[in-house]
Amino acid sequence: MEITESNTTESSILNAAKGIFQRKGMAAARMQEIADEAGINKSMLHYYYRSKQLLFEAVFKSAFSTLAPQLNEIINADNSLFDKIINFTQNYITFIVKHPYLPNFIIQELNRNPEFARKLFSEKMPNIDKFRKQIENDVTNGLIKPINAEQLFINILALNVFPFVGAPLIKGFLNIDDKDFLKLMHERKIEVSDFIINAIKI
Amino acid sequence: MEITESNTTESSILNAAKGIFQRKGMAAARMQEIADEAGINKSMLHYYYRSKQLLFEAVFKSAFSTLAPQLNEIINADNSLFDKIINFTQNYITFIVKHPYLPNFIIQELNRNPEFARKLFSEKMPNIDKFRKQIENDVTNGLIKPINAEQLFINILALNVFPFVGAPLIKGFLNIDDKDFLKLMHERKIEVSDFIINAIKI
DNA sequence: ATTTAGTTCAACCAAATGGTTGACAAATGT
DNA sequence: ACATTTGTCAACCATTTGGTTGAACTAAAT
Repeated sequence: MEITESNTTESSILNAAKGIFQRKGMAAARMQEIADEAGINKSMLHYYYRSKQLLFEAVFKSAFSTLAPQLNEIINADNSLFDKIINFTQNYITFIVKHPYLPNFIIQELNRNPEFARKLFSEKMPNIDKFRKQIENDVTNGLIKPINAEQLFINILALNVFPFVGAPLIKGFLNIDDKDFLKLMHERKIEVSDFIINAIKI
Repeated sequence: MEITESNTTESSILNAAKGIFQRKGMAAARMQEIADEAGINKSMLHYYYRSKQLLFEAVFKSAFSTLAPQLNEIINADNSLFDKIINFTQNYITFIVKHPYLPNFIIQELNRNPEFARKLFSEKMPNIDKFRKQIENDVTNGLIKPINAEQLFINILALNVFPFVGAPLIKGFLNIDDKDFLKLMHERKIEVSDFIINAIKI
């Protein structure tokens, strides 16, 4: 196997699979459709990835290993709480605007397959002790109102992740089109961190 | 057709379909599995609902018409903003704890089928003018900090809806089991409204 | 008692779908 | 040059899956 510029067929399969799986989910995705989008024969999918399940797992792991480190920033970065919130919000929204199907895809498949979810997290268990200590310290030092670290973590995640996962719901209720939605998301890069900081600062 | 206690077969089909569709989604759901769960022959599904698509739509509409009015409370209820936030948070979380698959199901299928989503909302278009006026008034009267009505609506939705949609992600990152998760959700009935009110009150 | 309409199911069916095979071409090593 | 490995595809295959059919059974209506 040449390491030069990794097999072009294999990578075009993976790219096509990413597109289809992330838009349609495992169950609704069709191997033929992936082959068509990759511009190759269906046999090639099996030649490189053996089965639909394995191809799916390759796509899922790639997606998850892209998203997880971003969320880990909240609990593991070294900066102050407010900087952490400001940076995460800015970075995450910027990133997801470019990959709008990612969070929904991951959440969807984790919901469908709790086994897989548990296995995934047991391999490399995140640890929020550091984050919890930081919150407790800031509370003790009178920097922020008393709040549970878990609840704050959920709130940060919710305010940043939900708008993309629930996009159709939001577009429907606010009766806005894609362009206006995107504008709202750009505003949220500062809107959300302001909101969180206002909620907890003394 | 007797109106007495609405056909027991038909309703047991609908109940089984709700369970399967909401847990697995349209694509992964199997007609045979629904029939098994309903304890009847597969032909009965088609006898009462013609096709998988129509059965799915019956389930989806039932789910959506349960959830939508709750969200409408935010934009249409008559009470003050703070009361609105307190009531909605309390009611919504209490309700969803009893129907944990609902929000994910609806969001999932809206994402998969943007056509359907657009049609759904064009039938009975929600209108946030009233809510927008309320926010603008409260801002003018110095009750709350300046904030865009759309952004506040998204934030309220996010903080309440996301934890259930993203449950596996949260359980994974916080490394907690179902029992602890449920405890966190119960705490959120007051936690979330406090958080929102703190974020916007002057 | 007989018709009629509604209900239920076992057995089928056609299409779709994930996966396999075998032949063949294109590199790659010797 | 030759042999071996690797890549590619058209044609198949087995199974699953949504959907149909026709016969039997029930219960009310005539």
